[in-house]
Amino acid sequence: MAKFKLDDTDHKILDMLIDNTRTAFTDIAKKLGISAGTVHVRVKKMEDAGFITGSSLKLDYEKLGYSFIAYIGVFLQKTSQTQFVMERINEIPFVTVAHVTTGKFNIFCKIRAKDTSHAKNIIYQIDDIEGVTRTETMISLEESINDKKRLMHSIFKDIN
Amino acid sequence: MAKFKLDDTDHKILDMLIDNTRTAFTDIAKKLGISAGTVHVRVKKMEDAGFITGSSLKLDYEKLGYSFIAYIGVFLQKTSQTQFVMERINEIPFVTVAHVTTGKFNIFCKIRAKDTSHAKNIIYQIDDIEGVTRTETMISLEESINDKKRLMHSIFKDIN
DNA sequence: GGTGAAACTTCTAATAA
DNA sequence: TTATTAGAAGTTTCACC
Repeated sequence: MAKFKLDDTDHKILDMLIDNTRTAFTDIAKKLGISAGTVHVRVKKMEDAGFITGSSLKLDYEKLGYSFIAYIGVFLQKTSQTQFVMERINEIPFVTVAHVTTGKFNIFCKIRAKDTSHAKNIIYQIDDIEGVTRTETMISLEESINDKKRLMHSIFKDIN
Repeated sequence: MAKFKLDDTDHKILDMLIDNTRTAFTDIAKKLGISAGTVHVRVKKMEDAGFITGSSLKLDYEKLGYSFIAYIGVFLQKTSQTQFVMERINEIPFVTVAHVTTGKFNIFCKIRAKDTSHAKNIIYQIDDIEGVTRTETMISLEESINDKKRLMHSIFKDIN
């Protein structure tokens, strides 16, 4: 696949779809002063290039009662156990992301839980994995997200 | 708004839309053996209840050349500066999430950058904020994401 | 590259069960 | 709560710039 460069029109299309993937191509076309067919072709090109990999819903987990977020730093006996432990961690429900990291911790993960007691349960499951010597928990008191739109803007400004 | 409980059909609809928000309601209807109108009504109800808050694209940032992920722990002179520093951090491009946390760090954030030199630049911007005494960087060598679908399944199993 | 229009598919809301 | 229906709206293709 040839290296494919996004232009300003692609960027504007992305901008609208990032906010709402169901934005009608006809609406996008109207706003950008191009035809709906063109929007369709450009979106398809971005999909084919693997740049857009799909779409997903934004869900309100707090409304479902899962408002507890924590980060868990994991220490291992030996670094050679990293892959094994990563696999075990990824099997634990409510772990949302896991990273192998440099620095203080060997592995670092994020969990989303109902409350402290639910979180405790998840942390114990991590502690119980063979090779884990101990964990360190950082509870999130407040989360602020710089949304995708802003990141895309930064990237786009950076590229051009 | 009355407390609204998702049933198994809602769950299956979510499941398909989480994978692809543009899945045709007629396809969902066919698969679940209900009518497209019903799918429409249920999705609308979940939106009205605030449970579905929107939709967004999945983008491949690595393809754009932004494959460097790191977590930055931030130490402050005084905890009373937390809000001020959080606001400054949120103004820095390429910071994707920031948390006020208990434990070792006062603030904890995630950045996405092109490479180490780009990351260094971002970290220096954080270091430069008034009130920040020092930062600690953990570079992600490998990321593994437990996708939304799995989290939803865990939540759904947990609720019912 | 892009357009515009035709052909096709999907959405949506009202009605009825 | 669900099904049916039909008009409105959106998507996709294609011949032609």
